[in-house]
Amino acid sequence: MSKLKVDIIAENLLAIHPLLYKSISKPLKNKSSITPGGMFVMGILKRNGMLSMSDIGNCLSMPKPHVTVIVDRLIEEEYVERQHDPKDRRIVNISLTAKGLADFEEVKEDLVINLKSKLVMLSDEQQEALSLASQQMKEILISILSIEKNKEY
Amino acid sequence: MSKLKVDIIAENLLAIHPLLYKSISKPLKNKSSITPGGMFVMGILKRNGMLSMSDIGNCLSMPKPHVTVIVDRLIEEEYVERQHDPKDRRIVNISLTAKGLADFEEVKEDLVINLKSKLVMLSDEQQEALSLASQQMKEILISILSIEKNKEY
DNA sequence: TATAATGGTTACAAAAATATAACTATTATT
DNA sequence: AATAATAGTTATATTTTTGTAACCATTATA
Repeated sequence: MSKLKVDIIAENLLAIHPLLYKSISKPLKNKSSITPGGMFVMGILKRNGMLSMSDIGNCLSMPKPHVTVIVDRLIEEEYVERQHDPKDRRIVNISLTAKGLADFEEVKEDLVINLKSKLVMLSDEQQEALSLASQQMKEILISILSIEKNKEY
Repeated sequence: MSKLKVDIIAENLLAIHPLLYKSISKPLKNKSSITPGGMFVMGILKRNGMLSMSDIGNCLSMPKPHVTVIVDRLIEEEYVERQHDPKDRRIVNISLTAKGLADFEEVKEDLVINLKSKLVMLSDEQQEALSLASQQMKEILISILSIEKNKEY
């Protein structure tokens, strides 16, 4: 791989990161009681279905006590629920509730509304390009970044 | 614009956000004394050159007192410097120092090294696709998300 | 010149993220 | 059966982020 290519990718990711932080994490708090961390947890639960506490920590690189705190809050608000794994009773599996899914979708809708007001500035071609580029980035990033169960927390 | 397209974009951004958070913000702290906020500030300073305190706050949707705190820390570590605007002495302009630029690049290098170890799992075509997709995403997101001086902080 | 507006800082408080150590319960290993 | 390893929680402390109100200095306005 050329040094140039990976450098370009790194620079792009570094530039994209604060933009997403600004347009996703920040507006989120004004509209709901879900914290960014809680949103991350709900997001991976939506994409992956039921996950253990450790899985969540590994997916998001969060220390386990932090996962506990976040999940505790999500449970208080009835966004997720705990289920002991019948095969290994040490494991606690977390899954989205119907309410959690609904409110997650609602937050996503807010993002959609916000995005819509910005996307009108783009041509049809640019919108299509953003759609395709984000799709590709998502798929590739998920494939290389999301599954990492080797780290210890 | 079709509802479908903006929905896809929103979902992709929501999925990409935690991945970047995990692979950029988190490893950052292990390697340097720069906080995520400080990294964001240095990033926009590198891309935009000299910026006023308010500009920084607007670019990153940060309240001004928070910008002051972050810039104070960056100044302590000699990563940025203050300069009073001679035309309007209320304005304080912030710019990267040579040390700041060097350490920012070093953090970026860490990301590059980390990315490299992941990218080997991808085919040449996929690497090229990620490079192009991230470039497109960066440019489009910057064009629609980055300049927003209307908000009050 | 008096007043308002702007850019920024200071002081303070609260929420969230992060990290570590000690602990319980359960399962695996010897 | 005793011990070690694993999954998760509890407790605690620190750092970072976020928000608000009061304030100073400078510039613009009336």
